[in-house]
Amino acid sequence: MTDPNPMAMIDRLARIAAHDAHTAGLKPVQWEALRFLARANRFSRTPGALTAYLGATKGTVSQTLMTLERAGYVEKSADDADRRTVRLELTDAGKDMLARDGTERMQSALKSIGEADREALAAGAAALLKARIEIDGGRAFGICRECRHFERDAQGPRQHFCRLLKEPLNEGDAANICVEQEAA
Amino acid sequence: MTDPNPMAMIDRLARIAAHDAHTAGLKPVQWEALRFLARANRFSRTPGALTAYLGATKGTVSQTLMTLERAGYVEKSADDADRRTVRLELTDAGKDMLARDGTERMQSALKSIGEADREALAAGAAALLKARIEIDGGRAFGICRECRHFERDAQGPRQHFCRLLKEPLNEGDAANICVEQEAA
DNA sequence: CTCCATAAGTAGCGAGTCGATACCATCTGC
DNA sequence: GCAGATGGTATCGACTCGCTACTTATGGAG
Repeated sequence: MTDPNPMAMIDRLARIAAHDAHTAGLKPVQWEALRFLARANRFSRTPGALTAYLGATKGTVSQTLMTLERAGYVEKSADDADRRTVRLELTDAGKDMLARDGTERMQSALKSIGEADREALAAGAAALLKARIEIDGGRAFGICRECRHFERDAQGPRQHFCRLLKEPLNEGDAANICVEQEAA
Repeated sequence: MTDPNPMAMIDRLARIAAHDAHTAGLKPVQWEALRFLARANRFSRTPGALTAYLGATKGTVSQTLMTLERAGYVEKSADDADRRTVRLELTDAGKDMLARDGTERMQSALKSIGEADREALAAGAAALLKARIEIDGGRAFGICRECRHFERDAQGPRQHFCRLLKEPLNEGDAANICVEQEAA
């Protein structure tokens, strides 16, 4: 049963997930964009970061965001510091939508396999993803708190700090993923 | 680093693989179709089986196959027994193409993670895929040899037999995947 | 033996992906 | 203070993907 090449199974799983996504009313990329926006810290909620995360081209991401904005799931606003960059924010409708993302079947499948298999899958996938990102010289989008630029309690209890962006970070920021993240 | 939900990483890996596929000259589905045709036994090389494997709709698969046929990678022929079904075969050009499928980077990433992670990933992915297919009542597309309809050496040494389709099977058939496969 | 439900495929539509190219603003380094 | 890099958008063409509608073939029930 175990295929010699894990990628065949990964592709197949992703295909099934994509099918679920379609059924739930949006295209797969649109769901991924919504999920990214929900998990990314404020520095990373931009078209550029999303582009890096998805590994797509700027044009495609721009289109996708236009669609999501028209549908009322995402709001754009200008950045004060750099007027080229666009800030993205999930609307309430977008958050509601995310709660109905149609992943129930996959979640129950995940629940039904044992803790051991689930752990193994997560560890293996993490390792492969990390290795591949390293080969590409891409960005890992790891958790802010685990970054080498992260300075815990720099400005008081739970007042952390990003040495790279020179910005204060609260607990929420620290738990989110970030474009700039580099493993400690 | 390890995400609480493995599906996020699986989706991301699949997205990277899809990007590779694009770069290599065909669309992701087209590569998957080619790979399927290379691995499927003769009973399973039909549009219908491919549809079940991909989890897509008949229409989409029909289009994909038309594209591949126009490009000269796949040949269609009529089935004598059931004149509704179309038999699919990879052409030599199709096989050549498969050898240049652009998975090198992913393969080296796979190689660079340890044997342990690779095993873990394969085992976990297999378990999840199996669980999900069970929930959906779908088809596993397992290896012929591991099927409950498979009868080893039924008609002499290495002359196996499929009790479901009532057809003889050679060693090659037995190693391929099959639409009808059900775990022993 | 005929009727008809079912199965295998195809045809065409609409929304959207995706890569590519071209383009416009705005920053930043020298 | 200007050249080049950076962040986004616009548009195009080929294709995916779900959908509905259709055709042809099969096989079971009366």
